[in-house]
Amino acid sequence: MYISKRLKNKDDKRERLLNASYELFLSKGVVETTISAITRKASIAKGTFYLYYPDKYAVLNELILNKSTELLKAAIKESVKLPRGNISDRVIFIVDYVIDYFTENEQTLLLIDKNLSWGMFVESIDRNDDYHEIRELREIIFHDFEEAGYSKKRAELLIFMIIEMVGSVCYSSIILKEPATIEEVKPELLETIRKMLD
Amino acid sequence: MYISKRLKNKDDKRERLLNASYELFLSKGVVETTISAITRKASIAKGTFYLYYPDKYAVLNELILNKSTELLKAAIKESVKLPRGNISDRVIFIVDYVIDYFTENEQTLLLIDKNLSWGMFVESIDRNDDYHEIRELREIIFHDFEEAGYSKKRAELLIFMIIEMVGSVCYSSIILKEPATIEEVKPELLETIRKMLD
Amino acid sequence: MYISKRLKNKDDKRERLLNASYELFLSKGVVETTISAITRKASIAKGTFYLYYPDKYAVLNELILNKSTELLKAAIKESVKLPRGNISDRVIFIVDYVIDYFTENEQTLLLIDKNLSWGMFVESIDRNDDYHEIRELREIIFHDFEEAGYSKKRAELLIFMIIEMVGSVCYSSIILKEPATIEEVKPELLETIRKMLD
Amino acid sequence: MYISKRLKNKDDKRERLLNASYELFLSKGVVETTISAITRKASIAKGTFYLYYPDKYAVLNELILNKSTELLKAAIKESVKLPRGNISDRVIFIVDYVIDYFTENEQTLLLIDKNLSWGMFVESIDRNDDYHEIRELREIIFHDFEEAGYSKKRAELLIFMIIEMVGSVCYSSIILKEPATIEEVKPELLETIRKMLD
DNA sequence: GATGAATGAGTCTTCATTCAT
DNA sequence: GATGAATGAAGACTCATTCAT
Repeated sequence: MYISKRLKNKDDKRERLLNASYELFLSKGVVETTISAITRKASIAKGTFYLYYPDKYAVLNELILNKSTELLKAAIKESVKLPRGNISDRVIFIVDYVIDYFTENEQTLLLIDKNLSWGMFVESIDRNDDYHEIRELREIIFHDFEEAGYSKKRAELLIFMIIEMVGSVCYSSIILKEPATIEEVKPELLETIRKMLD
Repeated sequence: MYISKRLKNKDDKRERLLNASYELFLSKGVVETTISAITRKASIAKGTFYLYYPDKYAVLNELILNKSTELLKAAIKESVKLPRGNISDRVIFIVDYVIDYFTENEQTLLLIDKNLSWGMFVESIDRNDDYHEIRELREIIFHDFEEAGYSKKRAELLIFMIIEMVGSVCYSSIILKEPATIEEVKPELLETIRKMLD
Repeated sequence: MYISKRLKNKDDKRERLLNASYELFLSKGVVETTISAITRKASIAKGTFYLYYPDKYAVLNELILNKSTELLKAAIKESVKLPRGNISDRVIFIVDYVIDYFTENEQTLLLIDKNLSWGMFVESIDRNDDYHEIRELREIIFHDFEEAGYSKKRAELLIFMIIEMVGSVCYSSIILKEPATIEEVKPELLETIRKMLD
Repeated sequence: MYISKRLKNKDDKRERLLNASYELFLSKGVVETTISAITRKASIAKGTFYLYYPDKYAVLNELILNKSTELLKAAIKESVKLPRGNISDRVIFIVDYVIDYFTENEQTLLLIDKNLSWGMFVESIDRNDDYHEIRELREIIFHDFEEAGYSKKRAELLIFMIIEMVGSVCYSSIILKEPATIEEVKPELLETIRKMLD
C-alpha cells in the first residue's frame, strides 16, 4: 500500500510531465518549449522535472514512441478483419488508416515525422511487452511476404521504404500543402504503394 | 567602378557569411551555431550580419537551396548523355547519382534533408535564372512522362514521392545506418523506384 | 543493550558520513562537494545527514580537528624518545615529522591548512579527553621553555608563530611548488626555526 | 580621440567592476558574492561582466595583486629613507609597516591572506612595468643579503618564510584574535624575525 | 556601410532543506 | 530514527539585437 501509492504518485508526475510537454511541443514547437513552461503547465516544481527526465528531448522521444505505437496499434486493430494472404490489401489498409489519422491530427504528424527514427521504433517494439500486437502484425506481414516469395530482408526493407515515403509525403502534403493537398496525393500514393508491392 | 566595387565587396561578405555558416551548421548543428560564431569565422563584425540576413535561418534556407540545386545540376550534367524517352533509366540514374553524393557527403545530407521543403525548392527553380538547367531537365522528364501516358499532375506527384522517399531513406540508412547500410538498401531502393515507374 | 546498539548504529552513520565527506573533500574540494554526494557515498538517506550535522562545514571542522590532532599525536608518539630539556631538538623533530607527513599526504595538507584555526585547535585540545597526550606534550614543552627562561606567554606565541609559518610554508612549497620544492625549502625552514628558538 | 575615448570607457567599466567586487568580497565574502550583485553595484549589465572577466575569481586575483602590490609599494616608499646595508632594520621596518596596515584594514587582510600565492605575486612583479619600485627593493634587499654572506637562493627562501609567517600570524591575531591580539603578538613577531635574520 | 561594446531577458541547472510516510 | 521525493530559490551563463561611433 505504501509503496504502491508512491509509485502511483510517481507515475502521475511522469504522466503530467508528458501531457504538458506534448501540448507545448505541439503549440510552440520543441525548441521554443522551456523546462519552466513544462513544469508550470504540469503544476510541478521545476527541479522535479530532472528527477524524471534529463532534458526535454528525453520527453520528446518518449512521446514520439508513445504516439506512433498508439497509432500503429489502432491501425492494426482495424486491420485484423482483413483476410490473410493479401499483402497489398493489408499494407494499403494500414497506410490508408495512418494517412487519415495524420489528416485529422496534423500536430501529431508534425511531432512524429521530424523525429521518429526507424531504429528507435523497432527496438522499442521488441523490448516493450505492451507492443505484442505490433509484433504479431509484423509476423503476419512477414509471413505473407515470405509466401509471396520475398526474403525476410527484402520484406523488411520494403516496409521501411514505404514507411519513410508515407511519412515524408504526408508531412509535405498535409502540413505544407505541397505539391498538392493530401486529398489529391492520397490516391496516387496508394496506387504507387500497390505497384511497389506487386 | 566605385559602386561595382562596393557591390562586389557586399557579395564578398555575403559569401563569407554563407561559407562560415555552412561549416558551422555541419560541424555543430544549426541550433548550436550562434551569430557570434558565424561572424567570428567569417571575420566580419557581428552587427554586419544583420545587414545581410535577418537571422541564421535565412542563411540556412539559402544554403539548403544552393546545395540542393548544386547537387541536382551536377546530376543533370551527367544524365544528359542518356538517350531520351526512357523515364526509368533517367530517373534512376539521377537517384543513383544523388545517393552516391549523399554517401560521400553525409553532413550535407544532414543539412538538406531535415530542412528542404518541396515548395521552397520548386519556387526557387522557377524564379532563379541560374537554374535553367533544372527547368530544362524538368521539361524533358515531363515530356517523357506524357509520352508514357502520364498526366502532368500525376507525373509531378510521382516525382515528388520519389524525392521524398529517396531523401528519407537516405537519411535513415546513411546517417543512422537503420535498418541497414546504404550499400544494402540502395539496390532495393532503385528496384522499387523502377517498379513505381512502370 | 538496545540503546547501546542504537548508539553504535548512530556512531556508525556518523563515521560513514565523516569518511565519505573526507574522501569527497579531498577529491573534489569542499565547495564542490554536495550533501547529496556525501550521503550517496555513505549509503545513507539524504535527510539523515541533518540528523547528525547541520551542514557540510560542521563535518569539515570535525574532520580537520580529527586529522590534525591525529597527526600531532603520531608526531608526539615518536618524540617521547627524545631526552627532555632540549627545546630546539624536540620542536624541530616534531616539525620534521609534520613536514614529512604533509609531503606524503598533500590532500590532507590542502584540507587542514586553509581551514585550521589556532583557537579551534587549542579549545578542542583542552576539552576533549582523547587529547591528553597533546596536553602532556604541551606541558613538557612549556616546562622546557620556562627552564630556558621564556615566560609562558612568550612560549605560547613562539609555538604559535612556528606553527603558522610551518603550515603556510608547507602549503606553498608542497602544493604550489613555490618558490621551491619542499625538499629545497625544508633544511632552510628547520634552520630558521632553530634560530628562532635560540 | 575616438579610440582613446572607447579605451577610457572600457577601463572605466573594468574599474567599476573591480571596485564593486572589492566591496562585496569584503562585506559578503567571495563565495557569497554573485555576478548579479557585482554588476548591480557597478551599474553595468550582467552580460558585460563576461566581456571583462571569465568569472569572479579572475576579478579576485586581480584585486589581490593590486592590493598587495599597492601595500608593498607604500611600504617601500617609506623604507627608502633607511640607510642601506642593514638587512634586519629594513625588513623589520617593512614588516612593521605591513602589520600596521593590516591592523587598520582588516578586510584587506582577509582578502589577501587566504588567496595570495607567492608564485602569482613574483610573476606579476616581474611582468608588470608598474612594479619597478618593488623590483628595485628586491635588488636592494638581495644585495644586502649577499653582502651579509647569503646566497641568492637562501635569501629568497628567507624572505619567503618571513612573508608566509607574517601573513598567517597577522591573519590569526588580527582577524581571529588568536592566540592573542596583534598588539601583544607584534613585538614577539618582530623580535623573532630579527633572530631569523641574524 | 561597418563596427563591436553593451545590453538584459531568458534558460538551464543545481542543491540545501523539508516532510509525509 | 530513517527515508528520499519534492521543492523552488538562486545563480551562472548565453546570445540575439541594438546603436553610438
